[in-house]
Amino acid sequence: MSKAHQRRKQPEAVRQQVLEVAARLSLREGPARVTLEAVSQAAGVSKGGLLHHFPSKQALLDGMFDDLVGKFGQAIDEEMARHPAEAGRFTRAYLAVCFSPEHSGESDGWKTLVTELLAEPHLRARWRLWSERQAERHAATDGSVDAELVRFAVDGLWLSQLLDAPGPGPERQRALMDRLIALSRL
Amino acid sequence: MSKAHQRRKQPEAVRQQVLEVAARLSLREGPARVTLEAVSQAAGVSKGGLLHHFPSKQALLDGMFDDLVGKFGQAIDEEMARHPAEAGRFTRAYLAVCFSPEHSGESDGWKTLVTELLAEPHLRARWRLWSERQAERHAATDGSVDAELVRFAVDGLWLSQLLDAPGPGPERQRALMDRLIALSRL
DNA sequence: AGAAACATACCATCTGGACGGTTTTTTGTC
DNA sequence: GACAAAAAACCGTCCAGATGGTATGTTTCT
Repeated sequence: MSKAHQRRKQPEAVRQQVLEVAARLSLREGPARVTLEAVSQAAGVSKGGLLHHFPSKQALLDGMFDDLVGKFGQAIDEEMARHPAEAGRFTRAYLAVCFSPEHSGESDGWKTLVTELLAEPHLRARWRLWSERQAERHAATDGSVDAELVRFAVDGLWLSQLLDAPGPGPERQRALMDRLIALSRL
Repeated sequence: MSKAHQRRKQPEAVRQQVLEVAARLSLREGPARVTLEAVSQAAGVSKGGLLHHFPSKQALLDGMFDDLVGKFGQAIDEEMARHPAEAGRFTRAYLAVCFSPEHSGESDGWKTLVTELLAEPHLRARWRLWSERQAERHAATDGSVDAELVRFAVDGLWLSQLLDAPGPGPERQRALMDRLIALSRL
Protein backbone atom coordinates (compact mmCIF):
# COMPACT_ATOMS: atom_id res chain seq x y z
CA MET A 1 0.00 0.00 0.00
CA SER A 2 2.91 2.36 -0.43
CA LYS A 3 1.76 3.25 -3.90
CA ALA A 4 0.86 6.82 -3.23
CA HIS A 5 4.29 7.35 -1.89
CA GLN A 6 5.95 6.73 -5.20
CA ARG A 7 3.41 7.77 -7.77
CA ARG A 8 3.21 11.24 -9.12
CA LYS A 9 1.62 13.35 -6.46
CA GLN A 10 -1.75 14.73 -7.28
CA PRO A 11 -3.29 15.59 -3.96
CA GLU A 12 -6.55 16.74 -5.42
CA ALA A 13 -7.14 13.38 -7.05
CA VAL A 14 -6.33 11.57 -3.83
CA ARG A 15 -8.69 13.78 -1.92
CA GLN A 16 -11.46 13.11 -4.38
CA GLN A 17 -10.77 9.39 -4.32
CA VAL A 18 -11.00 9.37 -0.55
CA LEU A 19 -14.33 11.16 -0.60
CA GLU A 20 -15.80 8.77 -3.14
CA VAL A 21 -14.60 5.70 -1.34
CA ALA A 22 -15.95 6.96 1.95
CA ALA A 23 -19.32 7.70 0.42
CA ARG A 24 -19.60 4.30 -1.18
CA LEU A 25 -18.61 2.63 2.04
CA SER A 26 -21.13 4.57 4.08
CA LEU A 27 -23.92 3.70 1.68
CA ARG A 28 -23.23 0.02 1.30
CA GLU A 29 -22.07 -1.01 4.74
CA GLY A 30 -23.52 1.67 6.95
CA PRO A 31 -21.94 4.68 8.61
CA ALA A 32 -20.43 2.58 11.36
CA ARG A 33 -18.07 0.94 8.90
CA VAL A 34 -16.64 4.25 7.82
CA THR A 35 -13.44 4.06 9.85
CA LEU A 36 -10.20 5.83 9.03
CA GLU A 37 -8.55 2.48 8.55
CA ALA A 38 -11.15 1.15 6.13
CA VAL A 39 -11.31 4.34 4.10
CA SER A 40 -7.57 4.74 3.83
CA GLN A 41 -7.16 1.13 2.84
CA ALA A 42 -9.85 1.25 0.17
CA ALA A 43 -8.47 4.50 -1.17
CA GLY A 44 -4.92 3.21 -1.42
CA VAL A 45 -3.54 5.69 1.08
CA SER A 46 -2.06 5.15 4.49
CA LYS A 47 -3.89 6.31 7.55
CA GLY A 48 -1.30 9.01 8.03
CA GLY A 49 -1.87 10.19 4.49
CA LEU A 50 -5.59 10.25 5.00
CA LEU A 51 -5.21 12.31 8.15
CA HIS A 52 -3.08 14.72 6.21
CA HIS A 53 -5.95 15.59 3.91
CA PHE A 54 -8.59 15.48 6.61
CA PRO A 55 -7.11 16.37 9.99
CA SER A 56 -9.86 14.53 11.86
CA LYS A 57 -12.68 12.15 11.19
CA GLN A 58 -15.12 14.94 11.72
CA ALA A 59 -13.33 16.86 8.98
CA LEU A 60 -13.66 13.87 6.67
CA LEU A 61 -17.38 13.59 7.25
CA ASP A 62 -17.88 17.31 6.83
CA GLY A 63 -15.81 17.18 3.66
CA MET A 64 -17.99 14.41 2.31
CA PHE A 65 -21.09 16.40 3.07
CA ASP A 66 -19.87 19.61 1.48
CA ASP A 67 -18.67 17.77 -1.57
CA LEU A 68 -21.98 16.01 -2.08
CA VAL A 69 -24.14 19.05 -1.48
CA GLY A 70 -21.98 21.01 -3.88
CA LYS A 71 -22.25 18.44 -6.63
CA PHE A 72 -25.97 18.08 -6.14
CA GLY A 73 -26.59 21.80 -6.32
CA GLN A 74 -24.43 22.11 -9.39
CA ALA A 75 -26.22 19.27 -11.15
CA ILE A 76 -29.54 20.96 -10.52
CA ASP A 77 -28.28 24.31 -11.78
CA GLU A 78 -26.97 22.72 -14.96
CA GLU A 79 -30.21 20.91 -15.52
CA MET A 80 -32.17 24.11 -15.00
CA ALA A 81 -29.98 26.00 -17.45
CA ARG A 82 -31.24 23.71 -20.19
CA HIS A 83 -34.82 24.80 -19.76
CA PRO A 84 -36.64 28.11 -19.85
CA ALA A 85 -37.70 29.68 -16.57
CA GLU A 86 -41.23 28.33 -16.57
CA ALA A 87 -43.29 27.49 -13.52
CA GLY A 88 -41.91 24.42 -11.76
CA ARG A 89 -38.56 24.47 -13.49
CA PHE A 90 -36.60 23.92 -10.32
CA THR A 91 -38.87 21.11 -9.24
CA ARG A 92 -38.49 19.31 -12.55
CA ALA A 93 -34.72 19.72 -12.44
CA TYR A 94 -34.80 18.29 -8.92
CA LEU A 95 -36.69 15.31 -10.23
CA ALA A 96 -34.43 14.86 -13.21
CA VAL A 97 -31.25 14.92 -11.16
CA CYS A 98 -32.67 12.35 -8.79
CA PHE A 99 -33.99 9.89 -11.35
CA SER A 100 -32.96 10.54 -14.94
CA PRO A 101 -30.48 8.02 -16.34
CA GLU A 102 -27.91 10.72 -17.09
CA HIS A 103 -27.49 11.40 -13.41
CA SER A 104 -27.61 7.81 -12.27
CA GLY A 105 -23.92 7.93 -11.48
CA GLU A 106 -24.26 10.71 -8.97
CA SER A 107 -27.50 9.46 -7.49
CA ASP A 108 -25.57 7.12 -5.23
CA GLY A 109 -23.78 10.11 -3.81
CA TRP A 110 -27.03 11.88 -3.29
CA LYS A 111 -28.29 8.95 -1.27
CA THR A 112 -25.23 9.13 0.89
CA LEU A 113 -26.24 12.64 1.84
CA VAL A 114 -29.24 11.45 3.79
CA THR A 115 -27.32 8.63 5.35
CA GLU A 116 -24.89 11.19 6.64
CA LEU A 117 -27.52 13.63 7.76
CA LEU A 118 -29.21 11.00 9.86
CA ALA A 119 -25.97 9.71 11.28
CA GLU A 120 -24.57 13.14 12.11
CA PRO A 121 -27.21 15.39 13.59
CA HIS A 122 -24.86 18.35 13.67
CA LEU A 123 -24.87 18.50 9.88
CA ARG A 124 -28.57 19.21 9.85
CA ALA A 125 -27.98 22.88 10.49
CA ARG A 126 -25.94 23.16 7.32
CA TRP A 127 -28.51 21.22 5.39
CA ARG A 128 -31.21 23.53 6.62
CA LEU A 129 -29.22 26.48 5.37
CA TRP A 130 -28.81 25.04 1.91
CA SER A 131 -32.43 24.03 1.82
CA GLU A 132 -33.66 27.45 2.81
CA ARG A 133 -31.52 29.13 0.21
CA GLN A 134 -32.91 26.92 -2.55
CA ALA A 135 -36.49 27.51 -1.51
CA GLU A 136 -35.89 31.23 -1.48
CA ARG A 137 -34.10 31.31 -4.82
CA HIS A 138 -36.93 29.55 -6.59
CA ALA A 139 -39.90 30.83 -4.68
CA ALA A 140 -41.21 32.63 -7.75
CA THR A 141 -41.39 29.63 -10.07
CA ASP A 142 -41.67 26.77 -7.58
CA GLY A 143 -43.53 28.12 -4.60
CA SER A 144 -46.85 26.41 -5.19
CA VAL A 145 -48.26 23.75 -2.91
CA ASP A 146 -48.17 21.24 -5.72
CA ALA A 147 -44.53 21.92 -6.52
CA GLU A 148 -43.56 21.39 -2.92
CA LEU A 149 -45.67 18.27 -2.85
CA VAL A 150 -43.87 16.93 -5.89
CA ARG A 151 -40.50 17.53 -4.32
CA PHE A 152 -41.59 15.71 -1.19
CA ALA A 153 -42.76 12.81 -3.32
CA VAL A 154 -39.41 12.74 -5.08
CA ASP A 155 -37.70 12.54 -1.71
CA GLY A 156 -40.00 9.73 -0.68
CA LEU A 157 -39.52 7.71 -3.84
CA TRP A 158 -35.85 8.21 -3.62
CA LEU A 159 -35.83 7.18 0.02
CA SER A 160 -37.68 4.00 -0.83
CA GLN A 161 -34.99 3.13 -3.37
CA LEU A 162 -32.37 3.85 -0.78
CA LEU A 163 -34.06 1.43 1.60
CA ASP A 164 -34.29 -1.30 -1.02
CA ALA A 165 -38.04 -1.13 -0.66
CA PRO A 166 -40.09 -2.85 -3.33
CA GLY A 167 -40.04 0.04 -5.74
CA PRO A 168 -42.55 0.39 -8.54
CA GLY A 169 -41.74 -1.43 -11.75
CA PRO A 170 -40.27 0.48 -14.69
CA GLU A 171 -43.57 1.18 -16.37
CA ARG A 172 -45.21 2.24 -13.14
CA GLN A 173 -42.25 4.43 -12.28
CA ARG A 174 -42.69 6.06 -15.68
CA ALA A 175 -46.33 6.70 -14.86
CA LEU A 176 -45.36 8.21 -11.52
CA MET A 177 -42.82 10.49 -13.17
CA ASP A 178 -45.33 11.69 -15.71
CA ARG A 179 -47.81 12.42 -12.98
CA LEU A 180 -45.22 14.30 -10.97
CA ILE A 181 -44.17 16.37 -13.96
CA ALA A 182 -47.79 17.19 -14.66
CA LEU A 183 -48.33 18.28 -11.07
CA SER A 184 -45.23 20.45 -11.19
CA ARG A 185 -46.84 22.49 -13.97
CA LEU A 186 -50.00 23.45 -12.08
CA MET B 1 -28.03 3.56 39.54
CA SER B 2 -28.77 0.46 41.55
CA LYS B 3 -32.44 1.27 41.51
CA ALA B 4 -33.54 -1.63 39.39
CA HIS B 5 -31.82 -3.92 41.77
CA GLN B 6 -34.10 -3.03 44.64
CA ARG B 7 -37.34 -2.06 43.01
CA ARG B 8 -40.06 -4.47 42.29
CA LYS B 9 -39.01 -6.49 39.29
CA GLN B 10 -41.05 -5.96 36.18
CA PRO B 11 -38.89 -7.15 33.35
CA GLU B 12 -41.31 -6.21 30.64
CA ALA B 13 -41.38 -2.61 31.77
CA VAL B 14 -37.61 -2.47 31.86
CA ARG B 15 -37.42 -3.93 28.40
CA GLN B 16 -39.82 -1.35 27.06
CA GLN B 17 -37.98 1.45 28.81
CA VAL B 18 -34.72 0.34 27.24
CA LEU B 19 -36.24 0.30 23.78
CA GLU B 20 -37.69 3.77 24.17
CA VAL B 21 -34.51 5.24 25.55
CA ALA B 22 -32.46 3.70 22.76
CA ALA B 23 -34.81 5.07 20.13
CA ARG B 24 -34.71 8.57 21.59
CA LEU B 25 -30.95 8.48 21.79
CA SER B 26 -30.56 7.31 18.22
CA LEU B 27 -32.82 10.06 16.97
CA ARG B 28 -31.36 12.96 18.93
CA GLU B 29 -27.68 12.17 19.00
CA GLY B 30 -27.25 9.86 16.05
CA PRO B 31 -26.85 6.11 15.83
CA ALA B 32 -23.19 6.29 16.81
CA ARG B 33 -24.14 7.40 20.30
CA VAL B 34 -26.30 4.36 20.87
CA THR B 35 -23.79 2.46 22.98
CA LEU B 36 -24.63 -0.18 25.54
CA GLU B 37 -23.22 2.07 28.22
CA ALA B 38 -25.25 5.12 27.24
CA VAL B 39 -28.48 3.19 26.82
CA SER B 40 -28.17 1.32 30.08
CA GLN B 41 -27.32 4.50 31.94
CA ALA B 42 -30.24 6.45 30.48
CA ALA B 43 -32.60 3.57 31.16
CA GLY B 44 -31.55 3.26 34.79
CA VAL B 45 -30.21 -0.26 34.35
CA SER B 46 -26.71 -1.61 34.58
CA LYS B 47 -24.94 -2.76 31.49
CA GLY B 48 -25.18 -6.31 32.73
CA GLY B 49 -28.92 -5.88 33.18
CA LEU B 50 -29.25 -4.55 29.69
CA LEU B 51 -27.33 -7.48 28.28
CA HIS B 52 -29.63 -9.78 30.16
CA HIS B 53 -32.60 -8.54 28.15
CA PHE B 54 -30.72 -8.20 24.87
CA PRO B 55 -27.85 -10.67 24.69
CA SER B 56 -25.97 -8.57 22.14
CA LYS B 57 -26.06 -5.12 20.65
CA GLN B 58 -27.32 -6.58 17.41
CA ALA B 59 -30.22 -8.05 19.36
CA LEU B 60 -30.95 -4.65 20.85
CA LEU B 61 -31.06 -2.97 17.46
CA ASP B 62 -33.19 -5.73 16.01
CA GLY B 63 -35.47 -5.49 19.01
CA MET B 64 -35.84 -1.77 18.49
CA PHE B 65 -36.69 -2.30 14.87
CA ASP B 66 -39.26 -4.99 15.48
CA ASP B 67 -40.86 -2.99 18.25
CA LEU B 68 -41.18 0.11 16.11
CA VAL B 69 -42.42 -1.64 13.02
CA GLY B 70 -44.97 -3.47 15.14
CA LYS B 71 -46.29 -0.30 16.74
CA PHE B 72 -46.39 1.50 13.45
CA GLY B 73 -48.38 -1.23 11.77
CA GLN B 74 -50.75 -1.46 14.68
CA ALA B 75 -51.36 2.28 14.70
CA ILE B 76 -52.23 2.17 11.03
CA ASP B 77 -54.58 -0.76 11.49
CA GLU B 78 -56.38 1.00 14.33
CA GLU B 79 -56.71 4.15 12.30
CA MET B 80 -58.08 2.20 9.37
CA ALA B 81 -60.63 0.44 11.56
CA ARG B 82 -62.24 3.80 12.21
CA HIS B 83 -63.06 4.36 8.57
CA PRO B 84 -64.97 2.44 5.92
CA ALA B 85 -63.04 0.55 3.29
CA GLU B 86 -63.13 3.25 0.66
CA ALA B 87 -60.52 3.89 -1.96
CA GLY B 88 -57.33 5.27 -0.42
CA ARG B 89 -58.20 4.26 3.12
CA PHE B 90 -54.78 2.81 3.85
CA THR B 91 -53.05 5.83 2.40
CA ARG B 92 -55.05 8.23 4.54
CA ALA B 93 -54.39 6.16 7.63
CA TYR B 94 -50.71 6.23 6.76
CA LEU B 95 -50.90 9.98 6.55
CA ALA B 96 -52.85 10.33 9.76
CA VAL B 97 -50.46 8.18 11.76
CA CYS B 98 -47.52 10.19 10.51
CA PHE B 99 -48.91 13.65 11.11
CA SER B 100 -52.12 13.82 13.09
CA PRO B 101 -51.76 15.29 16.57
CA GLU B 102 -53.10 12.14 18.21
CA HIS B 103 -50.08 10.22 17.07
CA SER B 104 -47.54 12.94 17.71
CA GLY B 105 -46.17 10.99 20.63
CA GLU B 106 -45.21 8.01 18.59
CA SER B 107 -44.04 9.96 15.56
CA ASP B 108 -40.59 10.21 17.07
CA GLY B 109 -40.50 6.46 17.00
CA TRP B 110 -41.33 6.34 13.31
CA LYS B 111 -38.49 8.67 12.59
CA THR B 112 -36.13 6.38 14.43
CA LEU B 113 -37.10 3.63 12.07
CA VAL B 114 -35.48 5.36 9.14
CA THR B 115 -32.47 6.30 11.17
CA GLU B 116 -31.99 2.66 11.98
CA LEU B 117 -32.60 1.44 8.47
CA LEU B 118 -29.96 3.71 7.07
CA ALA B 119 -27.48 2.87 9.77
CA GLU B 120 -28.00 -0.89 9.60
CA PRO B 121 -28.22 -2.10 6.04
CA HIS B 122 -29.04 -5.63 7.11
CA LEU B 123 -32.40 -4.49 8.44
CA ARG B 124 -33.47 -3.41 4.99
CA ALA B 125 -34.43 -6.94 4.04
CA ARG B 126 -36.92 -7.07 6.91
CA TRP B 127 -38.27 -3.67 6.00
CA ARG B 128 -38.74 -4.77 2.44
CA LEU B 129 -40.75 -7.72 3.68
CA TRP B 130 -43.06 -5.58 5.77
CA SER B 131 -43.42 -3.09 2.98
CA GLU B 132 -44.33 -5.71 0.42
CA ARG B 133 -46.92 -7.21 2.69
CA GLN B 134 -48.63 -3.87 3.23
CA ALA B 135 -48.71 -3.08 -0.47
CA GLU B 136 -50.21 -6.46 -1.16
CA ARG B 137 -52.79 -6.23 1.61
CA HIS B 138 -54.14 -2.92 0.38
CA ALA B 139 -53.64 -3.28 -3.34
CA ALA B 140 -57.37 -3.19 -3.94
CA THR B 141 -58.10 0.13 -2.26
CA ASP B 142 -54.69 1.83 -2.49
CA GLY B 143 -53.07 0.57 -5.65
CA SER B 144 -53.49 3.67 -7.77
CA VAL B 145 -50.60 5.78 -8.95
CA ASP B 146 -51.91 8.75 -7.03
CA ALA B 147 -52.18 6.80 -3.79
CA GLU B 148 -48.62 5.65 -4.09
CA LEU B 149 -47.57 9.16 -4.93
CA VAL B 150 -49.25 10.46 -1.80
CA ARG B 151 -47.49 7.91 0.36
CA PHE B 152 -44.18 8.90 -1.14
CA ALA B 153 -44.94 12.53 -0.44
CA VAL B 154 -45.78 11.65 3.15
CA ASP B 155 -42.42 9.95 3.47
CA GLY B 156 -40.72 12.99 2.00
CA LEU B 157 -42.46 15.46 4.26
CA TRP B 158 -41.76 13.31 7.21
CA LEU B 159 -38.12 13.00 6.23
CA SER B 160 -37.83 16.75 5.95
CA GLN B 161 -39.10 17.11 9.49
CA LEU B 162 -36.63 14.51 10.59
CA LEU B 163 -33.81 16.53 9.04
CA ASP B 164 -34.95 19.76 10.67
CA ALA B 165 -35.44 21.15 7.21
CA PRO B 166 -37.40 24.41 6.96
CA GLY B 167 -40.79 22.77 6.96
CA PRO B 168 -43.88 24.49 5.72
CA GLY B 169 -45.69 26.70 8.21
CA PRO B 170 -48.80 25.39 9.96
CA GLU B 171 -51.25 26.86 7.47
CA ARG B 172 -49.25 25.65 4.49
CA GLN B 173 -48.90 22.22 6.06
CA ARG B 174 -52.66 22.17 6.39
CA ALA B 175 -52.98 23.01 2.70
CA LEU B 176 -50.56 20.23 1.81
CA MET B 177 -52.51 17.71 3.88
CA ASP B 178 -55.76 18.68 2.24
CA ARG B 179 -54.22 18.31 -1.15
CA LEU B 180 -52.77 14.92 -0.24
CA ILE B 181 -56.09 13.69 1.08
CA ALA B 182 -57.79 14.87 -2.07
CA LEU B 183 -55.27 13.04 -4.23
CA SER B 184 -55.73 9.87 -2.20
CA ARG B 185 -59.38 9.81 -3.24
CA LEU B 186 -58.79 9.80 -6.99
C1' DA C 1 -34.85 -24.42 45.91
C1' DG C 2 -34.27 -22.88 41.43
C1' DA C 3 -34.80 -19.70 37.89
C1' DA C 4 -35.09 -15.13 36.44
C1' DA C 5 -33.63 -10.37 37.06
C1' DC C 6 -30.50 -7.77 37.99
C1' DA C 7 -25.34 -5.70 39.49
C1' DT C 8 -20.06 -5.41 39.43
C1' DA C 9 -15.70 -6.28 37.79
C1' DC C 10 -12.97 -7.23 34.20
C1' DC C 11 -11.04 -8.15 29.51
C1' DA C 12 -10.03 -8.13 24.30
C1' DT C 13 -10.55 -5.42 20.60
C1' DC C 14 -11.04 -1.56 17.85
C1' DT C 15 -10.63 3.26 16.71
C1' DG C 16 -9.18 7.93 16.44
C1' DG C 17 -5.34 10.38 16.18
C1' DA C 18 -0.62 12.02 17.79
C1' DC C 19 4.08 11.66 16.39
C1' DG C 20 8.39 11.39 13.89
C1' DG C 21 10.32 10.12 9.67
C1' DT C 22 10.78 10.11 4.34
C1' DT C 23 9.98 11.61 -0.26
C1' DT C 24 8.28 14.71 -3.58
C1' DT C 25 6.99 19.32 -5.08
C1' DT C 26 7.22 24.18 -4.92
C1' DT C 27 9.45 28.50 -3.97
C1' DG C 28 12.84 31.85 -3.66
C1' DT C 29 17.48 33.39 -5.09
C1' DC C 30 21.26 34.04 -7.86
C1' DG D 1 18.43 27.45 -15.44
C1' DA D 2 20.66 25.79 -11.00
C1' DC D 3 20.19 24.91 -6.48
C1' DA D 4 19.24 25.24 -1.67
C1' DA D 5 15.44 25.59 1.45
C1' DA D 6 10.92 25.34 2.80
C1' DA D 7 6.56 23.33 2.38
C1' DA D 8 3.49 19.82 1.11
C1' DA D 9 2.32 14.99 0.49
C1' DC D 10 2.83 11.06 2.21
C1' DC D 11 4.19 6.52 5.45
C1' DG D 12 4.34 3.48 9.65
C1' DT D 13 4.05 3.03 14.60
C1' DC D 14 2.33 3.55 18.99
C1' DC D 15 -1.11 4.78 22.52
C1' DA D 16 -5.14 6.20 25.40
C1' DG D 17 -9.80 5.69 25.60
C1' DA D 18 -14.06 3.72 24.34
C1' DT D 19 -16.94 -0.28 23.45
C1' DG D 20 -18.93 -4.82 23.15
C1' DG D 21 -18.97 -8.74 25.60
C1' DT D 22 -17.86 -12.34 29.49
C1' DA D 23 -17.71 -14.14 34.00
C1' DT D 24 -19.30 -14.12 38.44
C1' DG D 25 -21.82 -12.61 42.06
C1' DT D 26 -26.33 -11.01 44.58
C1' DT D 27 -31.14 -10.21 45.08
C1' DT D 28 -35.97 -11.18 43.96
C1' DC D 29 -39.69 -13.89 42.10
C1' DT D 30 -42.23 -18.52 41.64
